[in-house]
Amino acid sequence: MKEKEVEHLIQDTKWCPIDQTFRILGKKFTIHILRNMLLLKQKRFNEFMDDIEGINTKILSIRLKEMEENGLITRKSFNETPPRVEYVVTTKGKSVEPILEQMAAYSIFHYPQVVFKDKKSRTFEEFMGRKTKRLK
Amino acid sequence: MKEKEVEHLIQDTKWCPIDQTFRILGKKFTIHILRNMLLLKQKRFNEFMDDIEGINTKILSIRLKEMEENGLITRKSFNETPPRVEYVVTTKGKSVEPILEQMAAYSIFHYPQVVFKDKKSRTFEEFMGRKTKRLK
DNA sequence: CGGAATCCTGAGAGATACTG
DNA sequence: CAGTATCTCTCAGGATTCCG
Repeated sequence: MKEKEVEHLIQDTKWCPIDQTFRILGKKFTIHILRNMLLLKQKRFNEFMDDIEGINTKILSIRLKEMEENGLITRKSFNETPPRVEYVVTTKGKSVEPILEQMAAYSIFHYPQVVFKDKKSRTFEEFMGRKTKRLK
Repeated sequence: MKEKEVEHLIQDTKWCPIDQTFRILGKKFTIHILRNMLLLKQKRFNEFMDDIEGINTKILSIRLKEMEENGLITRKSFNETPPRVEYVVTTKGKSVEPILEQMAAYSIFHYPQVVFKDKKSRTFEEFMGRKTKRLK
């Protein structure tokens, strides 16, 4: 890509692809919800409530709605008693996984003292036995 | 990696590598500053001020300080008049680039209507003529 | 030029209580 | 179970001014 194009993409905030992704994923707890759906296969409101530290029903409810509006997830409501609702990740939501993996790889390598009890730095590949996924 | 290990890594927020990366990079404008340093080779306070839409001196100042504390950048002050200060990306800071590229790839593919005038979806590889960088 | 110091505001976080 | 509905309240962030 020519330099001019890079500059165009970056300098105008509303066109910048990095900025756009940050608008979609940058709010508190959004990536945590996605992480739990993608990596722990969780689907339900109270599963998120139980496993995402510090979240509350209001914020979770708001985030799930935003994520639905942004096409990251869909909401499936079953007519049962007690009521059951499941959140399913869309293709667009699944595509976030490479970003999450790069984020994980980053801390695994650069912040081992936070992530590991033995405080030893590793690569993602060393730790997971495979390379990170990435978008083409 | 065994499932148990994944669960351990994720469920305890303070040990989760994704969460840790979010703590380092998740605040507003941090990735924009890094983006401008890495991709536009910018180094100076007023360059960031000019090219990051919506930022102000207070927030920029705070973010630069946080980024220095987190080891993403170093601050070089020259004894000159007029005073000159340059911010240089560290190795740890440069390692953020794969995350930024995945974020860019995501919007280039999934939000072309926001990113491109012709609104046509592309892969990062199609657009940039190379694959995304990634952490091992 | 590269900030620091103030003051000010509102969005959003958090707690609690309640409901279909 | 899966949420609303309020209410409070903090603090991130905006505007402005000043300083070495």
